[in-house]
Amino acid sequence: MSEALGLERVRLLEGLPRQVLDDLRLRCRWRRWAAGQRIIERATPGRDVLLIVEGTVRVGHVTEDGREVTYAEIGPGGVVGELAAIDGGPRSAEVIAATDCRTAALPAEAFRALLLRHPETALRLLESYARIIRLADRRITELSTTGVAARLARELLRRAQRDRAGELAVEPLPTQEQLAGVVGTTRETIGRIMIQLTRNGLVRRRGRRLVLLDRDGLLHLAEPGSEPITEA
Amino acid sequence: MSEALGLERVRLLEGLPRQVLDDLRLRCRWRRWAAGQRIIERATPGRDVLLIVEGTVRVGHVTEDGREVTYAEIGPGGVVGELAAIDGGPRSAEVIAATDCRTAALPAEAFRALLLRHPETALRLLESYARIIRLADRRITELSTTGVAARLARELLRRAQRDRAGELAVEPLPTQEQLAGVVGTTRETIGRIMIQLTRNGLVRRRGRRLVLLDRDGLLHLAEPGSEPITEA
DNA sequence: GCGCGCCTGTAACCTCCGTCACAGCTCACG
DNA sequence: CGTGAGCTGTGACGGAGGTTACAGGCGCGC
Repeated sequence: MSEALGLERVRLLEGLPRQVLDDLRLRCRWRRWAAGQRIIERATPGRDVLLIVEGTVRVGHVTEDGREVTYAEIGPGGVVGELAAIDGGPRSAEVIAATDCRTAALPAEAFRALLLRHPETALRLLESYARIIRLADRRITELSTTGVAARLARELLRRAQRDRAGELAVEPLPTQEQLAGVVGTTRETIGRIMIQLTRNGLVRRRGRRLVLLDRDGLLHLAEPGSEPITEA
Repeated sequence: MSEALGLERVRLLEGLPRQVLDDLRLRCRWRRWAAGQRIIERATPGRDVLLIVEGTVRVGHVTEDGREVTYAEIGPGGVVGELAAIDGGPRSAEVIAATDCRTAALPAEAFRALLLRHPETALRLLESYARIIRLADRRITELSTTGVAARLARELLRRAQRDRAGELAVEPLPTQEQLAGVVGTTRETIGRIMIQLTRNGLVRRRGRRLVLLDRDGLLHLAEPGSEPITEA
């Protein structure tokens, strides 16, 4: 069974002895999901921890009036749904498959037992939480103190990677709607700003690939108190 | 030494055997702080974990252009500064004494050793992080989808407690500036909304005590998509 | 190769809220 | 019981960005 190999990819479980992994495997329920499927529904009582073996999921929240907010995107090797397992609370966010996914569901009790029996794993989890909390705090600060243009510029810089041609690019470029969810604004506003960035020669779009032409310009935009974008 | 009694108050350490506490005590550096003093400075290399034995601190961030954002207020029995101890990163927030405080500083290594040796304590910490992450996510959602009035109404409802007279009140009422830091806006805007709330009979202020007269009205305001505040 | 859905561009409008600039309070402390 | 520092009230003003409403494009599937 090829599935048996999946758990090795989960970063949280790295370093655990083989036999512990084997034991966990027995307790998991495996499942596949198609892109777009809802994996976890908010305000629901489930407690399972989901280990993401293949694919990427989006963790977020849809408000009553239909606006979507994205908290995080989690790729293969990641874990979602542990909050409920840890504190026994209800699901506080939605988890949606961003691509086709394969997951292993571990019951809360098994997860807690694992943490108690293997403190190094608990510490790993604490480390990842430290990162999450830092990111969340930064995002709160950005939302309360900077404008949309600065937030978008930062998000693009964060996602950009240098490719072998030496270009700094975001690829695949999320849709404007998705960026809006991450940056905390509307699709239209993202669109408007993208156009300004393009006109001013800061970026260039080719299909689902966005090249950042002027890193310094974007960095400048990202600073609080920087000038609003000028007309082309 | 009365200080020796302090650590018992720290919630994270509850349940640890006496001798472990005694050992921790030996490793701590005790200190007092006056209200307003800066206890931890952002972007600084310190790694100590601070156990708050007396007083309350405010965790937040001051942006380059001088705006203040408050992430959390932590009272006696709480812990701050553990992020850096856990992941070795720099201080990501400022910690300021909101009142006179007494703290015990525990070196990062001792803290990590504690977590490894006492997994129940690590799990407690994970539980508190679960709560923090949930709160942060909610705040991100609120900041990106609701207006200031709704955010303030929620904040007031969260802080309110029923007193023996049966009144729902926030006491002591933070200054408008502090509320602005928590809610993500400016002092003036808080002031204006407070006046509207008062005029419309939703709240009444007496010095540093704010009585919430109309809980349902505030709840309604707190909903996204609710009407803006009407003129009196 | 032809549609049909999902994306993206564009425009007009209007409101919330940040900014700046003071005046008036209040209360703690000398 | 005065006095000043830190709070709070208020007003004018402008701009960022949310809203609504389409038109056009692009790519995927049939």
